[in-house]
Amino acid sequence: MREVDSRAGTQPSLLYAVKQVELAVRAHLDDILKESGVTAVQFTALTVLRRRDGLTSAQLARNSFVKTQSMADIVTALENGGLISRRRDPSDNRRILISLTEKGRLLLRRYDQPVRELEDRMVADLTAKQVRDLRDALNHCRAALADHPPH
Amino acid sequence: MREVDSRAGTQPSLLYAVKQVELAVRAHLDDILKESGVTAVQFTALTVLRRRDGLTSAQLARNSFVKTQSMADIVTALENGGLISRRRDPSDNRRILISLTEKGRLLLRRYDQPVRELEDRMVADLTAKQVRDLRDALNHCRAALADHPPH
DNA sequence: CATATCTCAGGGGCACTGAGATAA
DNA sequence: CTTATCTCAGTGCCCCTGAGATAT
Repeated sequence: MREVDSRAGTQPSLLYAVKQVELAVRAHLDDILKESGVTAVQFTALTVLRRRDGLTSAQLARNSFVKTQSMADIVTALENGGLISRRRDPSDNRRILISLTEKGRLLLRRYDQPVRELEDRMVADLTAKQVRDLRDALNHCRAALADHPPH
Repeated sequence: MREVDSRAGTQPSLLYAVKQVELAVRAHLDDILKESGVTAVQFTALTVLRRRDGLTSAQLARNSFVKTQSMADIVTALENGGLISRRRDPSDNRRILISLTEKGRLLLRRYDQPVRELEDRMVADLTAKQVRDLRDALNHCRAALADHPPH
């Protein structure tokens, strides 16, 4: 009674495919960032801040589908490492705005090239159009899931 | 709070897009599996075993780009929950082959529908062809990264 | 009062490194 | 001897829940 599987021929789900690629990316990214002093998640937060300076920890959390308390850990680690700085929002005294420090920018710059090479390796088999379509599809997936958040 | 920012010259990387979608998926999956007794990662391992019965822990680990010690924790949890069973490989006494138990199969069956609905929601904006292309692209990405493993 | 942000406290999952036993 | 698998021990990150203080 072995290998008798009701799902013989069934495709692995798309959810699974996304997870697999992300796991592979994280493994490579951890390797690249090994001696950088930051983790893959922390690095990702820095790249978000490079594009959108002055975010709050809560905004970063929503952006990444995690709770604010979880993002607080990451932000604290980055601040302790001197990679970001925080200041009160003068127009809303609850909020603490986050910016990259020069040290944070330098770290990002140092790993720009290796990270880009990793991405190039990932899409080596794809045409430029396929890469564009992939990006568009992923963005649609993200938006669709954000529209119906869990809770 | 807008998600897209036109000011930075840099586009969010594909690596980032993958990560974002995976984070969104995991958040929804955690929600779906809340009262199931298994985590998203454990559930994913079960789906792999449904397609490929008799894998070892080490094979599962390589399949998921994690170390064997990391996968051992997950496998132990699944065994303690009675969702998988393990037996020595008669032809290689080092290996321990893993199979789903009836309880494991039942759990998978119970969450098939909600998980499929989540996937449908994720690709709601895409055409059937776009979904096929997305799956193909992701599979290529995974294969490309597996060809040059970190380490 | 209701909502939003931030913080503290505690816990669990899951990944890592390192080391060791056993078998092929 | 070298390699592969599995296990044990310890560690750290990240994400969670729950609760509370403060500001809007």
